[in-house]
Amino acid sequence: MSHLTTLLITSPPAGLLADIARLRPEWNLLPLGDLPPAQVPGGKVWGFVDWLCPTMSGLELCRRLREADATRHAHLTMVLEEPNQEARRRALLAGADDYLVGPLDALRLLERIDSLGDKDIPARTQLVHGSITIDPAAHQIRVGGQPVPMRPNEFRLLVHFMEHPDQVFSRTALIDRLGKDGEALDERTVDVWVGRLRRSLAASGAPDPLRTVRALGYVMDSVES
Amino acid sequence: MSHLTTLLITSPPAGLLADIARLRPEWNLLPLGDLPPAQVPGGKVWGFVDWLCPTMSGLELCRRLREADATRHAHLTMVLEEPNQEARRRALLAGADDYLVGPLDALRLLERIDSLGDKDIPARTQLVHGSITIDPAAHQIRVGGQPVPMRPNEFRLLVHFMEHPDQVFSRTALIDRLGKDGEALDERTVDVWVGRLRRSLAASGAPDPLRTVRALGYVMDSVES
DNA sequence: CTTTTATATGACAATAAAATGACACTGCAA
DNA sequence: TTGCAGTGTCATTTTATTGTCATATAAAAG
Repeated sequence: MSHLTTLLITSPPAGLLADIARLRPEWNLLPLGDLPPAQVPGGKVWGFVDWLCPTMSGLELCRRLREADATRHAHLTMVLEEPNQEARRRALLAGADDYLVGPLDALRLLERIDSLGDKDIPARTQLVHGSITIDPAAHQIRVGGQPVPMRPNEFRLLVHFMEHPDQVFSRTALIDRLGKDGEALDERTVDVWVGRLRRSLAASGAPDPLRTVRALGYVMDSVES
Repeated sequence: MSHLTTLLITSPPAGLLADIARLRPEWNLLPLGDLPPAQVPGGKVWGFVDWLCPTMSGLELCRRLREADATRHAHLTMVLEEPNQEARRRALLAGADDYLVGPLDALRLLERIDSLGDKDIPARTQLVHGSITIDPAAHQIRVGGQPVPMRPNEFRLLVHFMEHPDQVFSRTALIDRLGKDGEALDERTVDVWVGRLRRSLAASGAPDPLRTVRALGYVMDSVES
């Protein structure tokens, strides 16, 4: 297991990177342009995204970071210019875990990381898979931030797969976990569940997140094939 | 259920309490001497404890706050004078939940509370949802600026949803929050509340702001679908 | 290439849940 | 007192969801 820590910062003010490098010489600092970095070393990744980035909004960059493999699991903090609940809400919807009010300086930034790093509790738990996010509180699936209508069963099925990526589930296992207790369902019913879920997601332009494993069941791959 | 928020602060610098009171007029602000307050109103309690307090160390005060019934469940933040890993460790051992580096100002303090407290705190946004706005002072709903007549119950229901966007409420939760205390209401009654609210809004040309979550309850989505 | 096996999909009936309408009861004001 | 606006309940209607089956399509096996 790697203890490497990587910090991504959009348009860092002069001196900020130097200050951080002095205080945490072992960290890996990456200025963040308008594109998610293709490669990030393993280990913990912290992203600080300005509300306004050079060529796109911070919200948009947040979404892209969430979609990129390298930064999908980063802890993203949106740096607002003023305290504003509405902006904060939108940041969270775009996939940020947290926010703070700029301007940043090295001490405040590290302080925030320290205070979060300990507990490792994101401000809002969201399940993310590529462009698909689940907001459990709102009981809502979003694709690229856009809400997607879902039937109850499809919702539960998707949540289940997103909670267990890279694990194949047989039809009987899925019936056990998602079906009503004590009700015997036909195995083929699961095919229909999956079909309906796929159709709902496709209608919103999401790529099919499920892979059929012939003679076994279904999986959600965490890495695109 | 109470939404009351109480803030305890040791030796607040001049102007800090006033600034906070301006930004969050509904909060209950208590300067904190060397003893835990005997009585604190119900609801969420946030404590900010200086590293050095007038007659004892902040660590000691932290411990006492943790022992007192009124403040046992408060979220305590230790305010350090400089970033110092050792001090931080001792603060956490003394019962602090968190720390930050002083000097405090109102914005940083509120920012920290917002980032931690999250869901329990009613959003301080202007209550706006699309064309629907609430003028709390006038106790008036407007759609596109035009006043909309509302029955008392509908008004409270709409305010509640607008204060908690993107959160699903079950029928029982709504009855708990909006029904008269101690009165047992049928779950289906909530359907009627929602139906009446929808009808009133529709009569004014507002799009339906509520989404029915089958088998769960109702939400107000902040993002149009 | 044909056969066999497995999965995807469309249609439909049964069911579950929510929306609606009607009505009775309350409290308040004229 | 009557009249009326506001509510809660319940019966009914409307709508949405879901399981099954028949059929089409795709993948492996022979």
